[in-house]
Amino acid sequence: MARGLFRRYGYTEVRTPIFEEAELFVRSTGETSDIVRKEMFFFRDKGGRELALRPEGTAGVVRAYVEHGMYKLAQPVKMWYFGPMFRHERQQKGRYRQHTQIGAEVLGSDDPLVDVEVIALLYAIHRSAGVREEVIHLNNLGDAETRRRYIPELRAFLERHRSELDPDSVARIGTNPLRTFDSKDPNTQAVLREAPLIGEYLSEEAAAYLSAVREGLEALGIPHTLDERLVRGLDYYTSTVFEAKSPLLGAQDTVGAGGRYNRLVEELGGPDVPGIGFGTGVERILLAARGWEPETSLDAFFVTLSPEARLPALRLAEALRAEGFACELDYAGRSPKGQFRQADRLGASYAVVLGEEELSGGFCTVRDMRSGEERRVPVSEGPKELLRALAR
RNA sequence: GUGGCCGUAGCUCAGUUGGCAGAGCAUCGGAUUGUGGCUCCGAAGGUCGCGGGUUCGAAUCCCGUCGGUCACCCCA
Repeated sequence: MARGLFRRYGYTEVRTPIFEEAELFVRSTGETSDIVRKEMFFFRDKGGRELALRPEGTAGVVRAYVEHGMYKLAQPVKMWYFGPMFRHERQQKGRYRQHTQIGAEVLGSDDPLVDVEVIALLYAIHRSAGVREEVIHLNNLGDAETRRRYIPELRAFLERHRSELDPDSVARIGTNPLRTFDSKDPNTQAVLREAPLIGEYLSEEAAAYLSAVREGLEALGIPHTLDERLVRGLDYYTSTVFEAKSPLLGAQDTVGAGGRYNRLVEELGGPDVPGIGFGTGVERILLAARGWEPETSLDAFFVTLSPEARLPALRLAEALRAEGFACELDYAGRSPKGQFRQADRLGASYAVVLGEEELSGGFCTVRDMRSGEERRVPVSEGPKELLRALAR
């Protein structure tokens, strides 16, 4: 499903290792991030190398980009991936120690329309998987100049209200004041309603970039909202950030999220190349997509009344399956009555009965499970007659 | 990493002051020698999460441990 979408958007699949040097994730995600501090599955191999199960997908893709010199290709390079991610943490609804992410990364362009495309792709994946009522929350964390002006203001504000904040938020004043916006503490939230917002401090370039992205989303009719309190827990984000939220999810309401990381390639040893990407959780998509049941329909259930009938029944079932019909047989040694019950339970359209009479007469009895009507269908020449009977 | 709740039959759960391990649903069979749904009758199914301890006796009390779940932190 997602594979087809990626093809249409021009992304090629990459497969990166499930575990890598721990240092890669520390450098990319940030030493102070919780992912690194407490959520990595960490281990040493026999040579003493420090490895970690990947907690997210971007770092591996960027490493591959640098390592394989993909910056020498025509830019941008558009890639996608699919696979398991690991976080060592207590689980709850919508959060697991191992989960599956679908992700995309675009490296080598800082065109705002790339941002729009990436968000549109995320939205399309969710739509086609059945996620409804989804809204894209959008923000811009600004460039270096923006932050140079904004962070001191925010920090000063938080200091003035230090006594009203929860302990976690107080601790962040020094390390990462932006993250105080993530607090769910009601008192902290109340204080932050008065806090200076980054929008007023955006540099001219950053502000223009943000409105270009918004115009693009507008043009595509993607429901979105500017959320100036949206910050992200990974340190590598710059400029555009976004989260796709669904009200159907509970405490973990983000289905997929991502943003720009214009400094990351260089930090991982490559040239100064901008990038953007998203990751989206398959398990959360399934939670947010309301039950679209596969509706298994069964065309025929074979009822065998004697052991001698089992092989002929199996042969007929195989022939019908080859023609595209869904067929089942009894493998539980049920009584005839039990086999009809099972046929009913499975929602079979027809029961095909094979017993002594049928075997010696060269026919089978086809029962319409809805009406109860029964007909004898000759099978001595093979399954052709039976096929016709079922296709009716 | 922090806190709450929960681990008993396939599923949902009862289980009294410690005294033979239960119900409903589901499964299988019978009532109907080869015919489903409804009804009735019956059968099968359990290391009571695991390991210690207390006791004549533990699903029940104590300690430990593992797992699940929800929330916090954080994140997909």
